[in-house]
Amino acid sequence: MTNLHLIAYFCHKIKFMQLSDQEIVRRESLNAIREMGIDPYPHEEFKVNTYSGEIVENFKDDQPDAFQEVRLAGRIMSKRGKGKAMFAELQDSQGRIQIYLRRDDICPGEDKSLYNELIKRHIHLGDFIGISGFVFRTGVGEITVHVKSFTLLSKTLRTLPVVKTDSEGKVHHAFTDPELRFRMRYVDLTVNEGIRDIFITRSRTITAMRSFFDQRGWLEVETPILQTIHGGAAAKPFKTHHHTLDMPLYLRIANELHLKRLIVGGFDGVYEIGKMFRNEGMDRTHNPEFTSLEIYVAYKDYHWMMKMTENLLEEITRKVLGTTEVELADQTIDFKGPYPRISIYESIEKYTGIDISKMTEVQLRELCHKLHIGVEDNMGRGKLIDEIFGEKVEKNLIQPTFIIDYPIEMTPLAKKHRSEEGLVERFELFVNGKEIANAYTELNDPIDQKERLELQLELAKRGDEEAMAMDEDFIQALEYGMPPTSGLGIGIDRLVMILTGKKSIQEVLFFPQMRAKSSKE
RNA sequence: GAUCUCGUAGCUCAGCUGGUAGAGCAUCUGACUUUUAAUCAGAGGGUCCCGGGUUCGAGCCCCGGCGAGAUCACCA
Repeated sequence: MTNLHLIAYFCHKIKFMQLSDQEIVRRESLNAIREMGIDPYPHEEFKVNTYSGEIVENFKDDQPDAFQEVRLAGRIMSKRGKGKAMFAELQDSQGRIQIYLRRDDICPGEDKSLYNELIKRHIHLGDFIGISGFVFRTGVGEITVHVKSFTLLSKTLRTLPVVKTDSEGKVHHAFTDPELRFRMRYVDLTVNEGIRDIFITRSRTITAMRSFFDQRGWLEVETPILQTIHGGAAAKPFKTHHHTLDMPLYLRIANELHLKRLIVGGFDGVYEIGKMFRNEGMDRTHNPEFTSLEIYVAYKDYHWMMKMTENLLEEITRKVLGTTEVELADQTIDFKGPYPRISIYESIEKYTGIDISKMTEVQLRELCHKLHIGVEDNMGRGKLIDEIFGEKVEKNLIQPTFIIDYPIEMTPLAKKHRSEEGLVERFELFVNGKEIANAYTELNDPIDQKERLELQLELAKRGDEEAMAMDEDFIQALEYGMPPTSGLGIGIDRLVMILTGKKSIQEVLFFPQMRAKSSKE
């Protein structure tokens, strides 16, 4: 074929593939690079000996010798050509550093094609390169790597958004479309500053949590995600089907009942950090799959668990943020314990002036109408109290606050209060107006447990879709005997939202749930 | 699930009572060996989310759909 034929064929092909002009340019460069005898996707290891952040942090003008032979790898994020020399920015896992490429240093001989052709023409923003050279400071004060040798490590075929930051730190042309950011998180992570840090904070939070528990001798465990009975919480499950067994299975909405079975089996403390799945609405605090921590410790009660929770959060914030104080947009939250403990009745009285502790279901329903709180007929006493709490109290709980001693109706897995009739030993921890933890003195009386779950079946009959299911095997486990135990659950995503100051759960999930791609893609 | 707002070049966005689409960055060509939102001169690039309708004519108006965000409902 002649060149013309090749071009015609190529044009036809790219039209068919609907490539943008910039994608065509990159594919042409890819071919040109191969024709130069350079592999655009080389196999061999490229050894680095430092990172951008280390150089920027440690370079001293009076001791340039320490950085005479640096080797770095990363993406080209900007190019400022100046004819026979060029400034560019290299981005690696630690950040960005300016590099300086001078034609006659990179091509000392007669053949200048490596600079003129490869670097000037065929290296594009986003390409992965490896460099070696020495560090210096330019006339305008920028710490820069003067490149002596240059290796293409991987060619990119698509154009990254170009985000620029000016001398005042103002960001221009940020990649902001949330749909594109979340569908193409790899691009978001590459071009938007600070996204990596959210996930580093997330990872460190989980690490801190794990080491806190491990130090105390509690065992990290894994329990089934595919369950035959979706127990342990009030929520709609995802349903699936196992072909070989020909039976329905549910993705777990909670792992509580399995973890308690392990306490029955003799472990003193077990915990699991993992995904839960709830087939419910999505908004900026709910994703269909989310991560929870659940921990159960034998021979403890919820008073002990409150202290443990304070210690845990204090340690996490110290390790992850270096302080117990978290700066949010409009306030500072201090995780240093102890946190106030207020009963749910007291909290409602505090914010409404009304004592509801002795009210009947009928009286509570009337009160809800008076307070303009929407209620439904199938709501029981506990649910009504929860509605009032959610409407009038929750948003006021900014600093970490334990709300304790909930009405029995809504909490079928918690032990009855040791002294207060009609209540259970439960606490929830509220921070910045949101619940982030939930804990009980666990119900270990099998007969009481069975009655409480039967009550849930009654609620289900009344039309409560989310009433808890009966789990006979769990009851049987309790009949074999469970030691007094306290359990705690923490919503990891929401905790990370607070620690990173993010208002949307999508921001703290690498890949938040999205609908199937739009035709835009 | 409901309501509101949005969807235009690779990215961020303009687009007039409805008259066959623009800017900045990016890309391409050229100049420039310490620049930095590099600069200067020129050029190319579009399924205006999809499908109907109204109209001589639709990016714009109407209907339906898809996707996203916000608010509400449900929930953690």
